[in-house]
Amino acid sequence: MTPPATPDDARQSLRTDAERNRERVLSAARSVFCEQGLEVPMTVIARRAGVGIATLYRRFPTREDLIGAVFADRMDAYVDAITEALADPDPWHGFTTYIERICAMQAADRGFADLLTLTFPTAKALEAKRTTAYHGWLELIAHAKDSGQLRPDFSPEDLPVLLMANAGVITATGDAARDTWRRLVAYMLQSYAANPARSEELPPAPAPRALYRAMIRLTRTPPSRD
Amino acid sequence: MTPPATPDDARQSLRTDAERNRERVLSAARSVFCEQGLEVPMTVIARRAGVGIATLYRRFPTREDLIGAVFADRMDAYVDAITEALADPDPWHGFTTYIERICAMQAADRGFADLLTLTFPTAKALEAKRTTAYHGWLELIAHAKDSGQLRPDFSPEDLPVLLMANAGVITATGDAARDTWRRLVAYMLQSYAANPARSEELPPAPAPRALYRAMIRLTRTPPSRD
DNA sequence: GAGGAATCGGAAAACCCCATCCACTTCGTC
DNA sequence: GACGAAGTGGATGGGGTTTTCCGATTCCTC
Repeated sequence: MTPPATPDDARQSLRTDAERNRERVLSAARSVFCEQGLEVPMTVIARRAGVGIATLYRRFPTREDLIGAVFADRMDAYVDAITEALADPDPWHGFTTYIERICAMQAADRGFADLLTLTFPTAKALEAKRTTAYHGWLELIAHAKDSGQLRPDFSPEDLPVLLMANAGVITATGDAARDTWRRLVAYMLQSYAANPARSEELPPAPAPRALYRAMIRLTRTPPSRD
Repeated sequence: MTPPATPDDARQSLRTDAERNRERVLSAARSVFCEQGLEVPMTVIARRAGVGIATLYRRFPTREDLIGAVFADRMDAYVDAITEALADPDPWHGFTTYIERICAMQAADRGFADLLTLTFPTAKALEAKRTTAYHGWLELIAHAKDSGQLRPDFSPEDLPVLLMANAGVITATGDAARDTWRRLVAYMLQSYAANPARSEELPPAPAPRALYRAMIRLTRTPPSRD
C-alpha cells in the first residue's frame, strides 16, 4: 500500500521546470477563477499561465483538483474568519462582522462565491475546512443566542441560504452594480436580530439604470478576451 | 409601411399542420423551460415537441422569440398579481402577498425565475408588461409607506434585488430542498416592515442533509434524458 | 557533456450546441 | 386527383470545450 503523498512530497519530487509551471498554473487559475467563476474553460487558464493545455492536465487531472489547490488558502481565510468572530468579546458584533466578512469574500471572488454554494466530495482538504468552519459557526450562534441578541429561531442553515442568495445577487449584478449585495445582507442582519434596531442606515439601493445594465448583461455571455 | 401582423394574423395564415407544430413547440418549450430554465438547448425542445430542429427555427428564429411567445401568459399573471395587490384594502397585506406570490412563481418555474432577472430588449411585448408591472409596483410601495407599515427607506429596486437573491436560492437548492426560498422571503419581509412583528413564525429552515444533497447536485450537470 | 527520463506544447479526437441549407413531403386548392 | 406552394426534418458547417496522444524539448545525473 503506497502511502498517500502529501502535497509537499508531490511538489518536491517535481523537476524544477515542472514546479515552476505548476505555480504559474495556480496563479493563473487563481486570478481567472476570481474574475469569472469556477466554470471558466481550462484552455483560458492554460493560456493565461503561458503553458500548454497538456501541462495543466498533467498536474491537475480534473477541474476539482485544480479548484482544491487554488482555494486551499482562501478556505484558510474562511476558517480564520470564524476564529476571529469567536474571539470577539461582543457575540452579536462577532456574528454580524462574520457574516459581512464572508459575504464580502464572495463578492470579491466569483470563484469563491461558487465554491461556497457547492460541495466537492472528492476535495477532502476543502471539505475538512468547511467542516471546521461549520463547528465554529455553531458555537458563534450559541453565544449570540445566549447574549439575547440573535433571535432564538435562527438556524445554522440560514447561513448557507444567505450565501446562496448572496451568490445570486452577485452573479446577477456583476460589475454593473457591484455593491448591491450589501443591501441584501444588511436587510437580513436586521432580521436576524432579536430586537431589530430599525434606526441603522441601510447601504444604498442600486441605481435603476445600473440594475438594468446588469440584467441586459446577463443575456449574452461576454466574449471574455484573454 | 406594412402594419405589424398581430400574433393572431400570423397564426391564422399558417397551414393547419404548421399551426399544429407551432403549438407543439410552444407546449414543449413551456415545460422544458419550466423544468430546466431558459438556457436549455433548442434541440431538446424540438425533440420533446416531436418536430425537427428546422421547424422550430422557422417558427421562432431566435431564442428570444420563443421565450417571448412562451411567457406571454406568465407575464400576464405577473401583471395580474400587481393589479390584485393594489386592490387589496390593506396595503401591507397586499404588499407582502404580492412579494410572496411572485417569488412563488419563480420557484414554480425555473424559466420564469430566469426571466425576471434578465432583460430582453428585443422582446417588446414582454418588456412592456414588465414596465406595466413596475408602475403598479411603485404605486403599491407608495400606499404601503403611506399606511406606515412599510419602512420609509424601502426602495423599488429592493424587489429586483430580492428576485435575484431568490433565484440564487432556488437554483442552488433545486429539487433537493424545494421550499427553502420561503424562509429567505419571510426574513426579508420582516425586515421590510416598519415595525417588525418578530412574533410571526418563520417557515422551517432546510434540513442539513437536504442542503448537502443540493450542493452536491450542483457540481454535475444532470444528464437530463429527454 | 551525454544519455535517459521527465516534461512540454500543440494537434487532434470526441463531444455538444447553434443555425442554415436543401431534397423530400404534405396541404389546400382548382 | 394533380399541381404548386408551404412546410418538414435531417444533414451539415461553424464554433466551442474537454481530454488524450505523441514527437520534440528540457532537465538532471553520472
